[in-house]
Amino acid sequence: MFTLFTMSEQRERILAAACDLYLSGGLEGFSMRKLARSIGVTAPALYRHYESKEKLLQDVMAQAYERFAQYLYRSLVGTSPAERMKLAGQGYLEFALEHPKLYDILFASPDIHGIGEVSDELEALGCAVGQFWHDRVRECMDHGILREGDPEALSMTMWAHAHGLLVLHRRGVLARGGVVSDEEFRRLFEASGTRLLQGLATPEHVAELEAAPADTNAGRRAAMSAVTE
Amino acid sequence: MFTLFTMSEQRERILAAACDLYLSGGLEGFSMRKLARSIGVTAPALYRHYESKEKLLQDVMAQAYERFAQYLYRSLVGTSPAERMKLAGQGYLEFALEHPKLYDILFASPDIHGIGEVSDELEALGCAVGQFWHDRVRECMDHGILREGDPEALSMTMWAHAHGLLVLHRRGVLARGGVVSDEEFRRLFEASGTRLLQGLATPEHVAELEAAPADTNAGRRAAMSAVTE
DNA sequence: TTTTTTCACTAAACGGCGTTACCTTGCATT
DNA sequence: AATGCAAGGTAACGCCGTTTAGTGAAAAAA
Repeated sequence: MFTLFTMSEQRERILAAACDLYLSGGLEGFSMRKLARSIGVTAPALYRHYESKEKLLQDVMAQAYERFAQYLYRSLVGTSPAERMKLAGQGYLEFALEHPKLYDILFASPDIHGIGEVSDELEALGCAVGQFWHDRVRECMDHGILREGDPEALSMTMWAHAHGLLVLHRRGVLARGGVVSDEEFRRLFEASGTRLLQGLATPEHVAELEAAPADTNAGRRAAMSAVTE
Repeated sequence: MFTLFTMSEQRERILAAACDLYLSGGLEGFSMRKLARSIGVTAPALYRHYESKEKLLQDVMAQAYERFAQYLYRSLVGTSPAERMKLAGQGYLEFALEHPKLYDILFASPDIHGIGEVSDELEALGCAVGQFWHDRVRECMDHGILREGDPEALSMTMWAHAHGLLVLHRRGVLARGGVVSDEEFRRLFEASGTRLLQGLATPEHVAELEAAPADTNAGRRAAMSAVTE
């Protein structure tokens, strides 16, 4: 009649199903009852393993952070600070475009997605992303690619710029008239990044930026993907 | 932007109460039943005047845009393109800090706040904000304050940067350890804006930026507030 | 082996939600 | 006075998150 699972097994199954459900239906289509149905139990059974819908969604967010981090860490295969920085930016963009729902939940305002307060664990994960940018920036400074300054402040500026672009893109505010395709947005994202770097990079590197065409991205992306395999 | 039909008085009362309810309780605490109670009718009565909760929230968003636009338009009292740009940035920041709930709803991802698709009217309001930045940027280019380039692309870069900073602030990601107060964030916002402008402004104006201390902001804000009164 | 305890689960229910169907009321027009 | 219509109320439907109380299998204790 019943299939019983150990505590931890079932908790994992619930979380996995919750991620699937969120990805397929968004926050709108997410309910404890649907989730329970999808794994063949009744809704109250979920509460043996998860205190509330909120805690469950927090774990979905944490899962999203993990995937996000993977995209970022791939950039560490770059062989120079400048390349690692560039790959990190591309990884950031790729994650946001390939997993828009995951990206959304990571940055949604707490008031809006039902998660009242961001838990300490989640805040720490957010800070880890900040630290990652911080590291990329610092090593670029150390190698004379970025001008000297507070790496933390600078990485914040760059992160804000990247995130803001993505929000404007998803919000449909870019392109006064029609829609911006993801491919157009990729170009736009890189162009805006270059523009930003013009004020942050050292003069020598700015010259290098201006000389570089939007060249071997395909090859670089292939190299990054190979790492994950 | 324009309302084709004159709204019935009751429709206006509903919208006003909806704004109050959203401001006091956020999206979480917003329900048609509470809203109805707050104006002394039953929930189904609301549907005589509003087709759905979604349409109602869209009107709340439009209202938020109107307030947002006020904050931006105040900057037009500035007597030079550079001052108008600076005041616009300050107005943007002030709106977001003084009305965080309104700011949230303007940029929340559609998937998340129950409003399935952004209506044409709302998208137009968003584009109007974009146009406002576009105008500020173009006149700064015309006056040799910003380097020549595509004003639209540049204004997008600046808007994205501003919005991204605000998200990171509200998300609690800034400041590895503790909390960043609004006052600290104001300084941080301006500093990051200056950093961004270093790559966008003409060399002469960059020198001016670097020379300028974070001076008479209080006086300038007072001048802006006086306009609205 | 028998009894007790544990525990993942179910069924039923509570209060709330958005929304619809149907009915009442009062006012304006004919 | 009769009619039509707009605005409101009541009751209900099918969701929702969550709680309470019971059920039965397995594990632990006797």
